[in-house]
Amino acid sequence: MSMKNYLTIGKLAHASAVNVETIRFYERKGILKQPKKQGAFRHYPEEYIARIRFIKRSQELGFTLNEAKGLLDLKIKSHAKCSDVLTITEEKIEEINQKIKDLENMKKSLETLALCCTDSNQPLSDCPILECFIEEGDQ
Amino acid sequence: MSMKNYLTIGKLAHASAVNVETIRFYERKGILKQPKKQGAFRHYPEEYIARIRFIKRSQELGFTLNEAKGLLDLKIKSHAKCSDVLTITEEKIEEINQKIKDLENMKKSLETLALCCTDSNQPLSDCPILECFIEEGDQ
DNA sequence: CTTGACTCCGTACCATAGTACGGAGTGTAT
DNA sequence: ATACACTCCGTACTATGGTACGGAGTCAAG
Repeated sequence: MSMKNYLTIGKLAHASAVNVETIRFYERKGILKQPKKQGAFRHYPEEYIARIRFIKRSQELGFTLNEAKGLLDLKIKSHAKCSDVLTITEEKIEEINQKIKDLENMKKSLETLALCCTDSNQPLSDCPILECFIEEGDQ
Repeated sequence: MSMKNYLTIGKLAHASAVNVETIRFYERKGILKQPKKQGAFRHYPEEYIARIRFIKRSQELGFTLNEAKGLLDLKIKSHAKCSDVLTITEEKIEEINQKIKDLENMKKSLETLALCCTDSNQPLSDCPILECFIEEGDQ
């Protein structure tokens, strides 16, 4: 057997830049598999660092924890094909496109609202901007 | 006194297209002011329909409930100036710009990942796409 | 062999935005 | 006058992604 460096939860947390509680949370949620214990304490092989970074990276890319788990499962143990991962990734790109569209609509609405307000010192009672919130612009 | 039409919570919920529980929730949170009661039941003047629509509209525009409350408070009772509302709106536009930027970064990363994967039938063990999740591309 | 740091576990709590439930009270229409 | 719908309230639960806490156990160094 190899002389792998095993990590305690604290070392793992530090190495992968998350909180100890976060790791325990991921295990409770089934996002991370509980490692074998040496005695009473969890002992993690070093690849757990990469797994946690993988999860964090997935989150940065807009995946939820459950989606990250799905990707990680594919990666670790699946006989899935590369195309499966590609499909998920492309779906995610589509979602992101939709989110961007939504945000751009919001932005346009807000800019229209901002334009409403021409004399910025008039009292609020005469301010048209808030009136614009009342249904106009719905879609 | 005017012959206003007062609404029960159920009618108000229906008229403003939210759940009864949502109205009670807003009142508990202080987002909506509790109306006077006639007997045991809440009786809402009709302007509450507009208030709830205002809140919903604000949410559509990317404001949180608390931000919506802030705007509603301004609208209802403040001596604030139009420019105050304009400032909040412009801050929100900036936030939206940032979110769009983030999403476009995510999208670019994912598209790069997707490009990684040239032969979509190779087994996952050889799939480069998942490897790309491992830190490369961080920022 | 004791102290201090770390780990164990369950549970509670945070924010956000609600939904669901159940027993009791009320209001109104027939 | 009684049935039925609606409302009351508090509390618990949903999802998402964690953080915090407290008492007990463990491990390693001095």
